[in-house]
Amino acid sequence: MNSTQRAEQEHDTRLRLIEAASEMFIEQGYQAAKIRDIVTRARANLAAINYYFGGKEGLYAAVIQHNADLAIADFTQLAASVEGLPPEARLREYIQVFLRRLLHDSVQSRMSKLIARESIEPTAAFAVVMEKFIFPAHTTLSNIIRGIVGKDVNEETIRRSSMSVIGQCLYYQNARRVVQQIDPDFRYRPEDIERLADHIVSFSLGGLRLLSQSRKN
Amino acid sequence: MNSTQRAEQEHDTRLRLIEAASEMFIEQGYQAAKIRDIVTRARANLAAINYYFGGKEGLYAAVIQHNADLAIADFTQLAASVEGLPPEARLREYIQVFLRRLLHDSVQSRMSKLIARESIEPTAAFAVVMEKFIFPAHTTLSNIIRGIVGKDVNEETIRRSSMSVIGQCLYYQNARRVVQQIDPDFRYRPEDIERLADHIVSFSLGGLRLLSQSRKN
DNA sequence: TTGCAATTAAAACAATTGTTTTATACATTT
DNA sequence: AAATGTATAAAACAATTGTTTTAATTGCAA
Repeated sequence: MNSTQRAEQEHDTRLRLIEAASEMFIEQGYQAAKIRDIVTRARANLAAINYYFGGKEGLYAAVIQHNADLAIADFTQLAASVEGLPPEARLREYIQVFLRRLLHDSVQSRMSKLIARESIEPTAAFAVVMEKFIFPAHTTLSNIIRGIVGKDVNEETIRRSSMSVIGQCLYYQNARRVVQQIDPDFRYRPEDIERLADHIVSFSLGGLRLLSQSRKN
Repeated sequence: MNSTQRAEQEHDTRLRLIEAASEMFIEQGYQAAKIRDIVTRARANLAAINYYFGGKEGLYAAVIQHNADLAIADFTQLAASVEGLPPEARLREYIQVFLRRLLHDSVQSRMSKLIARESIEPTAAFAVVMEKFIFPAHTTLSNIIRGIVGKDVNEETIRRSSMSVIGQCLYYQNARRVVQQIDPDFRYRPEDIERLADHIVSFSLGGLRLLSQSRKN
């Protein structure tokens, strides 16, 4: 085995552990996820967690770090994809892509679920997520919204509108069970998500137009 | 001690346990909340949990039941308070009262936090909450929205709009830490909540007006 | 008072769980 | 080939934690 193969092998179980732990932490939360279940799913030994991460907490930190890195890379694409479009089209594109990644099984979806848990019960890793992920996302959306409502709408209104858009989207992620009960036809299929995006875009554009008329600074 | 005093006393520690457990479950979740901490806070004995509730699970079920009962009573008032108002005023009143109870320390707030946890990680108690609490809340809001957009808007649009309104509100509850970072000026004081309600009302009315123009069935 | 039932208290139990230790295998280097 | 360092495996540990048991206490009734 040469050195590069060695390096791959070296990080192989480490990565398997992070992957397995990600799913367990997302499904069950930090406390409920048991390291014995994690190592079983990762086909690794119990001591590997201490060996690679120093303990369960270190493993969780690595899970956050890993998924945040992936999500940031993913998000950068999203920010780039809305460049050069007219204001309202940028909002449409942003919402569509955001919803698709949020509600499908993707790196965004996993990160969103971790954030949902962190929001309710923050750990030490939350600050990192906040700075590297949530804050840029809100900034991008705020810029889009400013392009729609115009420069003379005050910042507070823009911040609130940004949260109104995000809030509508996140509801379908955070309250998945509720949505499934209230609207059984909505099954989180691609076509469902497209229709939902259309609604949120229309609803939000309506809100923004009203605000840009009445709430000038 | 007569029989009524006895009955009160009988349920006294039981109630103290439920109260203490409510806060612990809300703060830390089911797994992380330890029954030894709960009985300490309730000034009761460890065995009391098994005696009154049969175990930790039974205690949790009682907590859900208790808070759901309180929240339902509270919500009934809200539903009644919007009666007899013109459509848009009903929406304004609904959002204002809903936000006030959601973001203040109240029975609604506690139930919302429990629901937030149940949404991410449902237990057996979720079905009860859903049927007795969430469903009626959505129905009431849908009726208000139907009054605004008119009868000839399809049901799907009304359902989605209802969720758009709720989603905007719940974001400030579920993502409290995020909100505090992005908008440090918003401190969940009564005056902050009033301003927020104004925004969500305007934003939503704008959305609804646009939908009622374009999306007739 | 005495007996009875309900409640509270204290201790013991048993299972779970994160951590640590010790041993083994494997590959690379000297 | 021997030595070294890395990775995996198995077992032991120690602390936590939900549950159960056994005793003591209290209020009420016979």
